[in-house]
Amino acid sequence: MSSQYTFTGQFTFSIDSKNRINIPAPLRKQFSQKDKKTFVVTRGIDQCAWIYPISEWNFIQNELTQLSSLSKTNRIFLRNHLRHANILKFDSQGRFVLPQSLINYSSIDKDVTIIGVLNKIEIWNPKLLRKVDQSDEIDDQSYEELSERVNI
Amino acid sequence: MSSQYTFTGQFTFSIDSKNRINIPAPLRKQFSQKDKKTFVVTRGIDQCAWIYPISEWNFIQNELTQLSSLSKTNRIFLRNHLRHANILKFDSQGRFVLPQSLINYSSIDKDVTIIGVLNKIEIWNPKLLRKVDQSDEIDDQSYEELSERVNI
DNA sequence: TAAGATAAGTGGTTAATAGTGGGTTAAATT
DNA sequence: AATTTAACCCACTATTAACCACTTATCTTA
Repeated sequence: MSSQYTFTGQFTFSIDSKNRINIPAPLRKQFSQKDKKTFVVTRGIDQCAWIYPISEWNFIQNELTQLSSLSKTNRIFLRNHLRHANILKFDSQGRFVLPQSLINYSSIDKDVTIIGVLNKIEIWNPKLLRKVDQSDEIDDQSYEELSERVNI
Repeated sequence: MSSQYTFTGQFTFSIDSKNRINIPAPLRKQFSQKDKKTFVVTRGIDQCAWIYPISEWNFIQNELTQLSSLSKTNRIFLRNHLRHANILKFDSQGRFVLPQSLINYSSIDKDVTIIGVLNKIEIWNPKLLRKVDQSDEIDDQSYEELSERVNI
């Protein structure tokens, strides 16, 4: 199933003394009526925070309900994915407060870089993003593999 | 069947001198009218306590009746799950008293970490959770297997 | 191109709620 | 009947969320 959201672009904002971050207007505007400014912030797989509009998250969550807690792997997986997920809304100015645990996890101190990645938004420490950008080059072989699955 | 409950997030509270624990407001708010602040606390499979809203518990109980007691595994499993189940309510401040047996089982002394895991809530000793978090890494093989069942 | 108007980003204050602690009464147990 | 235990109520404090205000940027229109 493909998403209704197609976030793109990069923005650098600051986080204020109350840990509030502004969602860039171009991204914010995409939020549909039914999602009512509601979204989930959680740990990204890399050292950043991920934001999913609530309807996107519900889709993911629905997949997760299939997993039985009798399996140990499932329990660990569920726990570690769900406990870092915070359901939030942005305020009338379009901001939200980033939970302390995620500030720590993604090493954010003053400035944040916000990037749109299709169905999710990523929150980065600008320095870290730059570092990852340099070290995580995709090699030719991987591009070859990708080309068989995605046609761009 | 998927649950109406989608608990997520992590909270660290303290347990008071009367063994009362506060259910975090974001989780508490989800309790439906018909469940009337009623839930079941029982032993988790890991070293923690599990909380199910009563309607969830009823559903699980129904599943359990499917298991024949001719199987030894089933007998042990049923016994250990059912005998530690306590039906409780939270008070007007949103707290409940955690039975002594579960305090012992999950080695809780002063602080507790409460996490939402979809249809249940887990109560942990923060230190233990941290330990489990580190030691129970999911290996690549398991991730591969998971990837065939869940698409996130 | 300049001026006005609108929107976007940032900062702070106030009001409401959540978490915590303790005390009092009712119930239960011995 | 006395002691313990559990339910209920009240109160304080800290945190959070809603509200208001200002500055900067962008867009529009004369």
